[in-house]
Amino acid sequence: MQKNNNMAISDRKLREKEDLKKRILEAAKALFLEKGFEATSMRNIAERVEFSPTTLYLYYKDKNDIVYALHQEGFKLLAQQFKTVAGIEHPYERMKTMARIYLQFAEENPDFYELMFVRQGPILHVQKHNSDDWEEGSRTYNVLYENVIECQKEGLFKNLLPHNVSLIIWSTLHGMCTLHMHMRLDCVKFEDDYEVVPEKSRPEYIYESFISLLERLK
Amino acid sequence: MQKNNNMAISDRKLREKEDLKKRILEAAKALFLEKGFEATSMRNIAERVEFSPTTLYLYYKDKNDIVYALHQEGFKLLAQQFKTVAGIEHPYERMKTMARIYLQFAEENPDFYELMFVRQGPILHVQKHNSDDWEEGSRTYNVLYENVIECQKEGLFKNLLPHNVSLIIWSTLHGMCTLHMHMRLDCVKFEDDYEVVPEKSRPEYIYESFISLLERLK
DNA sequence: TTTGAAGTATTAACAGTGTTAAGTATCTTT
DNA sequence: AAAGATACTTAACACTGTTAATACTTCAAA
Repeated sequence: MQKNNNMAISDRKLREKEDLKKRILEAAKALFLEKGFEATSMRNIAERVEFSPTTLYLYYKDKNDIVYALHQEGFKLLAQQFKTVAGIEHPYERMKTMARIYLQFAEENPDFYELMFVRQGPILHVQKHNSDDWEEGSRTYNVLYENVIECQKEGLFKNLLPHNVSLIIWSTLHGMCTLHMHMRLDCVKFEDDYEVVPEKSRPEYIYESFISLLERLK
Repeated sequence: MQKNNNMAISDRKLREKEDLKKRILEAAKALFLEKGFEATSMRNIAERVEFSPTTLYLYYKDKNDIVYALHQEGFKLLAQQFKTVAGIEHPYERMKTMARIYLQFAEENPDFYELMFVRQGPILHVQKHNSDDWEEGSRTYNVLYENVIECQKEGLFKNLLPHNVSLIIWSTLHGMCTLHMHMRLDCVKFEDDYEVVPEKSRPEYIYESFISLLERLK
């Protein structure tokens, strides 16, 4: 009886601890999406969960620890978006849809994207704790790789190594996303712009360019 | 006589002022290359030129102003590397060499590359002062674009819009550079790695992948 | 029931950041 | 010699991430 009671209580404590840990992450995420990465500080997060700044350090080792957890959230979100493509039977069509989802994700969640694929914070955390295996990234890459393999079974991407194709596709998508996000595309002015197509939005233009690459690789 | 003397003195003063401005930039560059971007502060730079931190603000509006000047230095360096390709007559060979130089530049000067194509500091400076025309980037892009046009005159890159090809090439190179720099490639572990080629270094592997893309676009 | 030990949260502080306002020399001009 | 411009510095503001020391609460054993 006594024991059961104790266990119940310590269970509740554990639950409450987990709960606060989650609330800290939620607060961090909210601030992050409101004001961007650079602008959210430990003190900001602490204020929002109504605890002292130092309390956060009882739940997360340091800021990178929070940043890593957020980066994981980002991957969960991306995986969720990717779920719908499982129904597409032909690997090439699936590839095209995955590309569209990837580009759209970056467009709609630039701060998450930055954390997942650009910032060094999360990757430093990986190197300190997981002995150089970036699970989230590896999983995502392998989804792409498997898809390339399937395409090759259908006779596509002939005479190319699958890792080669995967690297090209990922790099191109990543390059397009980041050049766009970091405003390196809109600030470029063409000397000779007779073929400008102003009715197309930048993301549409990017997607079409990528598709024309894919068609060529095919 | 008096006037000449005065002019000479004020000339010297002006020269000294310009000189200090340059010395500040040199100090910034040195620190930047030694310790990286994140780790160099205004106070660091000031200490190195042996002036008070606030003096820097008499020569540069703010830190972004210095960062923008450094970003320009980076472009000068890249342009210098590119100079050698002018002698290559065939546009496709020229393109391949340009790609190699671009990748090598990013590999050897990751901090400069970051400033030129990733960080938002310099581009913010552009938006505040130059009404959205990123000269350095525009010039670099147009070099690529002109090269694509020349290739098409030789019958290459058929049925593709030149801006499309340019975007694909730049994005792929940029994506490869940044994924590598930001350690997103080395931390990925393959589930199925029967075709791993360990005797090749990452930069070599990247270059070869890019060339196989180019051959396919051709 | 008291005592001591965990566990949890806080205050104060450190060492740093970019940046500005105010003050101080020095040198030029009237 | 007095007034003014120029060049520079000191002091300060409002932040940042993070740690050490301290308090408060809860709980188990003596």
